[in-house]
Amino acid sequence: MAGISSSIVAPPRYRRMPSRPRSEGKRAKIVDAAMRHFAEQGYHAARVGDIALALGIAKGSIFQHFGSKGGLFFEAYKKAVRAFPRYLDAPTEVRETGFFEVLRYWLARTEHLLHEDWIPYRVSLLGNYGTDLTLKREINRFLLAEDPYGTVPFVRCGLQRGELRDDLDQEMMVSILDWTMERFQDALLTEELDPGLFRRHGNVMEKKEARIIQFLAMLKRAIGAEPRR
Amino acid sequence: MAGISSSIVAPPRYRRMPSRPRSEGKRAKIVDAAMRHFAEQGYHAARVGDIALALGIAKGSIFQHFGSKGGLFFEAYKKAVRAFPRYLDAPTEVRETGFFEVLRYWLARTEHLLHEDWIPYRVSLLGNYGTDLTLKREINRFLLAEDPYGTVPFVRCGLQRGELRDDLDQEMMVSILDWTMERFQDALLTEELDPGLFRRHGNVMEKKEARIIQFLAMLKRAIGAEPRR
DNA sequence: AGAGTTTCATGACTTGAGGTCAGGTCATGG
DNA sequence: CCATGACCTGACCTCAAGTCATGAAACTCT
Repeated sequence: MAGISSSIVAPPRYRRMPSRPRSEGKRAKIVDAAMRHFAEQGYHAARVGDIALALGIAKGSIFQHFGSKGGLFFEAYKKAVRAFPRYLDAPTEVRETGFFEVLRYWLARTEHLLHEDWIPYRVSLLGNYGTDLTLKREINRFLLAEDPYGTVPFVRCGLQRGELRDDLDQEMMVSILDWTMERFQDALLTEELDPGLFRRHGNVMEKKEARIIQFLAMLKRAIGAEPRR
Repeated sequence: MAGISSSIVAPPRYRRMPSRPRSEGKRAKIVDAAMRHFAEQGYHAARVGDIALALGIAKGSIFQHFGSKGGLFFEAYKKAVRAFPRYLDAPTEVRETGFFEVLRYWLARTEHLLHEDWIPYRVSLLGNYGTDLTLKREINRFLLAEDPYGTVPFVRCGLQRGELRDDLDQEMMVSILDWTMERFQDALLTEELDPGLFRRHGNVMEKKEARIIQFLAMLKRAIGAEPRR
């Protein structure tokens, strides 16, 4: 990366260009192409030059718009993540069956969503694990500010319905939910990140459904309200 | 990175050199220097040339030993992770007070361990979040094969003592424990990865102890055996 | 001990990707 | 019709990963 280099941890600026009037469409096209390239090649293997080539524009143009490869990726990441559904986007009839049923609904669907549109998923995976800590920091700031999966309102909703414990900090529950759901989904979906859950003993697919049930049961005990007796 | 380049996801080999007799000491020295450099600069900002310079050897020598920057980092990562204590390394008197007390013991200690020896921690952080997916895959394979924190025997021990539910798959509990402990420790320790747990509402330090207690209580409900009534 | 063989070290060199910039183009408005 | 400035361009620069021919050092075998 460019610039100031070594002050212990180099802090490159992902400079935000002021959005000029006529270039919005072009920016969007670049970001789309970038998403495809990053998804297919990975962050490092993707070449800015290739992206420009594929679009029939000059490489310099991309840098003019996004400042750096990292800046371009950050935009692609944001777009990818914003394309995902939020928890409370589940159909009403599912939502009415309760907090944990919503979770089950999305877990059962992740695979389907992935095959339908794998590019955003792959890009978000890169953002979570495959770039560098400086970018990751920026990404976490973004996730915190935007809550793109709507975890906070989802948890708030669960609290209001009395389905979640009221003796835990809301942030704690949000964090736990974010962490475990993310990792569980990654384990369900990816080969790179599978931390053993589906491979430790070689049983790959057949137990998936059972795992989801177990996982949800655990989560329910962890943060669910005590059932009345 | 070198080589074959683009088949959807480039699969570079982190070739393992057969360990030659007389070079072991040198390899170790290189790995140590690499750990320092990676920890201080990050994966990308660290220069193989600098590492060589710091050691007073030629850059080519490093490539002869480790094949690539990625290969070198992988060795550094393994060394870093192997330097961490295993769950069951807790003092006997702590171990005797039970499974969840061991967890509390280590959580209360992480900060201290970090300040005492931050380099391995930083390198492991890079391996978990800051390189690329190809390397991450290799890393996960390693973690799975070596179980460097000793989570598997720790959980087995907890099961034998009847402190953990016996109706859950052992692998499931191991995975949950690995995931949540890792993220929780990262949240406790790092600024880059802070997923909001300690910042969402601005309270930074004072609640840390309380968080640990809450976290453990949650974990206990999730995977702990039902208390007898 | 000395020739032959293997192992290891070296640093100049190649490659190739990110990033820059002086200049050109084109749309707009006066 | 010219002035302005946003936008585009691609040759060029920088710099770090990775290569390799060369040679020294260590080891082996007769």
